[in-house]
Amino acid sequence: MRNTRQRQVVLDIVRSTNTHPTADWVYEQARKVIPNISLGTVYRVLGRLQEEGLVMQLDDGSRKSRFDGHPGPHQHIICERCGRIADVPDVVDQAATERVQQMTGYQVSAHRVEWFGLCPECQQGG
Amino acid sequence: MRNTRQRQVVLDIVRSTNTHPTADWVYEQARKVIPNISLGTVYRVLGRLQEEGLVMQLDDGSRKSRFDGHPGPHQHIICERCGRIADVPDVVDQAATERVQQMTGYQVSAHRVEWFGLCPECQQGG
DNA sequence: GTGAAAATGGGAACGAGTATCATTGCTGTT
DNA sequence: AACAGCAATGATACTCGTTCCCATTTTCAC
Ligand SMILES: [Mn+2]
Ligand SMILES: [Mn+2]
Ligand SMILES: [Zn+2]
Ligand SMILES: [Zn+2]
Repeated sequence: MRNTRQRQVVLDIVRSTNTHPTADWVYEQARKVIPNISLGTVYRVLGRLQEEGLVMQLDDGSRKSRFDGHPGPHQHIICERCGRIADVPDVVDQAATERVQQMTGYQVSAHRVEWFGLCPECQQGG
Repeated sequence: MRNTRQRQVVLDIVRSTNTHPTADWVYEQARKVIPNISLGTVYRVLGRLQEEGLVMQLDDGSRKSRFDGHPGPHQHIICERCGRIADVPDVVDQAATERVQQMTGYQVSAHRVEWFGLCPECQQGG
């Protein structure tokens, strides 16, 4: 794994925000620093960062992936109106995991929780 | 909402299995009954059934949606090798929901849990 | 039956993401 | 510092699940 300028810029960007941005947003930001960086490179770098565990990839219910430069055991709540994503602590404990394992026979390696609702801002505007 | 042959066939198919099939699989099954049914119609009907709450739409991590003709409060565990999806009871309770609501300020309307792991069959084959 | 509105079929279009490949530029070695 | 090897990049073509379009068909309230 080589330490390229592109890799460093993408990592910095995805770590600089807590908005869980799309690949396209990361791309737009990256172009401000490296104007001719390609979208393919952004996807390639984000994919590699995810494999290395430096980035989480989220699904907000739309077709676009969203990325989180602050990995670690936490979950997400997504506003159904504006798409805003906030962090939420994990509510699934070891006992629940073992229960699921017992019941299904699956060997559980991970879980993911998404909450949906209205963010405070969107609750205001009828 | 009109009760068309296409709608009835798609609903029957998606209710006839517990494999959480893809739109394409539903389409192939439907063609056995209505040979010239179009894929667009299958998508349209599935989308409408979901709006009506008769069908759940799942995300298995791949690019394809999967559909569940047995909606209601339950969750899913997905095999990371073969993609098989099994049902799992919900481990998230009212207390957890209220805690999340308090902490984030979001008004929670739904949640989704996906477990990942190896199904019993895939644990066998090295 | 008749008419208005909704649904369909077929095919084109869309778009997020992936693949390809010639070129570039890290990095370890001399 | 030059070099060699090879991983990473930029540009662009491609994939394919899903959505859109519209002329035609079908449903259903009357
Ligand atoms: Mn997060
Ligand atoms: Mn299910
Ligand atoms: Zn919002
Ligand atoms: Zn399996």
